Amino acid sequence: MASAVSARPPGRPRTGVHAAVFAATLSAVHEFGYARATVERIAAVAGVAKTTIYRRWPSKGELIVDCLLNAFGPPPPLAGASRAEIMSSAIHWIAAKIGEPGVGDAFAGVFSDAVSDPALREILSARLQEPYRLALQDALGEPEARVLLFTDVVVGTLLHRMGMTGEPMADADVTALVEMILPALQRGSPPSLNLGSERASEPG
Amino acid sequence: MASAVSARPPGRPRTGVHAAVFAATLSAVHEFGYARATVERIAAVAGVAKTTIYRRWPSKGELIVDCLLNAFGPPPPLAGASRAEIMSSAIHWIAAKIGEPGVGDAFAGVFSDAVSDPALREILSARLQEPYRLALQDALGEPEARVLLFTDVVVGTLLHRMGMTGEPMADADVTALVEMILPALQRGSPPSLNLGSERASEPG
DNA sequence: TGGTTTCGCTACCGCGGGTTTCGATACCGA
DNA sequence: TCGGTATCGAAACCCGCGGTAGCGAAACCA
Repeated sequence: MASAVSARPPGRPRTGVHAAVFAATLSAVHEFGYARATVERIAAVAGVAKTTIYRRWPSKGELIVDCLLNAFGPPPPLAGASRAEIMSSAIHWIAAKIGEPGVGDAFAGVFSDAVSDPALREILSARLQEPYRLALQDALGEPEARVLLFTDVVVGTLLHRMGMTGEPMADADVTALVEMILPALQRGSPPSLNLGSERASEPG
Repeated sequence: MASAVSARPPGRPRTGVHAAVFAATLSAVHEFGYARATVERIAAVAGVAKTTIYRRWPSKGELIVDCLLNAFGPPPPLAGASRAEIMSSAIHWIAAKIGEPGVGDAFAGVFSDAVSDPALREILSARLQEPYRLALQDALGEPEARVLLFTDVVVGTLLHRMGMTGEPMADADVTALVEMILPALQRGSPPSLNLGSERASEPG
């Protein structure tokens, strides 16, 4: 009916700026640290005015969350022959992501901001943590409470190490962390108790 | 020789204010959250001027660290018939401390500040973490690297839970965390390998 | 060329960490 | 009772940062 429904809207088109700002955010956080990674500095690194950033993101916290979402990407396939392999690959995956330059600092920084900011905490939980948590619940056939505990252990450990030493956790320690968690996964809920999941794993 | 070596110095004596400020700090953090627990607010709750606080502590971060040191107290005896019992009681002890009103928020807050502040990170590590780490190393006869990993896992998990939910970890989850860590402690370094510790534990 | 929208720039506000100044106050010794 | 000394509280202040408002310039379309 309406011939020009999807025509370009009038006026000056918005410049594609998300990618540059995301890269600038990680770069600034990596170079200056989270506290000194001012929105003004991020804008400068991105070659953009501060007001342009605030036209797209309502607050620094939401900018960081969006940036982390972009850095993490969608939940990975979570393929694996066994639940142990799924869990192991998931831990190594998140450890590698947090180890990328700027990502761990940004994660720890926004996490700490969220401690005193319930609204930001809600955003962080809903947009950043929940998708991965649901994917993990589905892949493992574990109840929410247990996946939440595993998440606390894995992410908390990685961020604590990052926060105390300033550097991401070494591979050897990540492996030690995996070996600490896997037995608990095996001991916890036997695979035969997968009720409600369409992916009935092998009982043997 | 000098008769009045320890005589009171001249001038108006300093008012004993540490206890009141520590209590006011935890109270303010508990009531307003870490970000809104302004030094001015803490001073007001303590019934003290802001300048008085800055005469005793050089920065908000050091005030918080001192306050946490006061709240934690010296490392507990760490008594226990076995290494498993020592580790278990240590985990429950730190979980209970972090669960006290204001303590967990203050800990998470100063930890997050430390992410971008190497000087504060150094203070946090040297004054708050190292004493307990050394006590644990001695009591368990474990090498530093392993105790550091255990610390990351335990404290990181507790703070992550606190940061994401706003409330301390429930006892049931603390117990689950203990049961996740104890087997790793047993599997790790056999007790007979206690070299260099004057507390040679029973080899059987 | 005019209409529309976004851009960059600058100025601005509020707030919090931290400093400075100054008069008031509490102690001591004479 | 009177200095000397050191601390206290109150207020003003500086600075940086998150966030907003206003405005002219730029980029697109018709």
